[in-house]
Amino acid sequence: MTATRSTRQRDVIARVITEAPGPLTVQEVLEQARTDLPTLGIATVYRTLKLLTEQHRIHPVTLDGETLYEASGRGHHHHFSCITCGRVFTLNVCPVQLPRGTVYPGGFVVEAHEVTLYGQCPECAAVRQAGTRN
Amino acid sequence: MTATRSTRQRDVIARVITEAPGPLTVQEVLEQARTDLPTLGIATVYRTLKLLTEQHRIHPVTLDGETLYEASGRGHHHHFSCITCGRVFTLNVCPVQLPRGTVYPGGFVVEAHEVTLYGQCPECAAVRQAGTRN
DNA sequence: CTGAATGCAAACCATTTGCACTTCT
DNA sequence: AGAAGTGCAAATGGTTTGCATTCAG
Repeated sequence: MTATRSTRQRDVIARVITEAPGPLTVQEVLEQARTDLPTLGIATVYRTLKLLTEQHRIHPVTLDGETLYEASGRGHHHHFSCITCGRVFTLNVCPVQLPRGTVYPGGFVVEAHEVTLYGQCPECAAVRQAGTRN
Repeated sequence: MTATRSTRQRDVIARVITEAPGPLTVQEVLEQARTDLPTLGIATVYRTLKLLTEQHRIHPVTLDGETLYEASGRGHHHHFSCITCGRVFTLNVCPVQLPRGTVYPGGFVVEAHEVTLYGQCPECAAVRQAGTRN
């Protein structure tokens, strides 16, 4: 009875997010999608992000107050935020050893965890390196 | 030349945050501070939060899109967000073994990390337990 | 065809800012 | 006294919603 149609804007938005190497901001999604659909409206982007999220095809990632979106199904991973250039990367490593169900002092039952690493991304680390001294 | 005065509203706001067991939302700070200062305006809360942050006496914590504030100087710790009641707790344990300077594959130089654990807080875990079966 | 989806503009809402009044020092 | 701080209301800016039009099935 319901519906949910396949449209050019939804396809483009989903593709942009799927092909991105890391999570994107709403603006980045809009800009990149407009490469293919110049008339795309921001409202459609928001509505589609909500739709895709409900369908579990993407999911939001909050980083320093910014809400980014990334495709689901990429397995367990975390994010690296460069404190110099501000870009966010996806890291397929997990520095946490926490079996689901671990109970922490006080009785906190852990079911999931999220880790964000901060530091210099490869590029910024290289620049800093180049600037020798210090 | 400059100034930065000590005022009743600043003292109350700082105390509310300092005495809180975990990070608070702007609204929680406002509500709790109004217990002592009924006429306190929300604008003053925002201005004071910014001021205290610049003075490094408190700092923002972003959790699921919400910005909370907590007192600084509590040492290395992380947060636990109850997926049932939504409350945020402070945990003085660190499940991560990451010396500053650790370099991850690809050349990511880690300088800091943030961990958020999700699950059942003691209270909610107890309720769930009480509901036996399942 | 016919309802779902889109784009635009208006509406919302959390946060910020302008300004006259109040309060520190 | 005089500058800094406060409260209120207006201004912002990101996100959501109403509605007429367009489009998928």
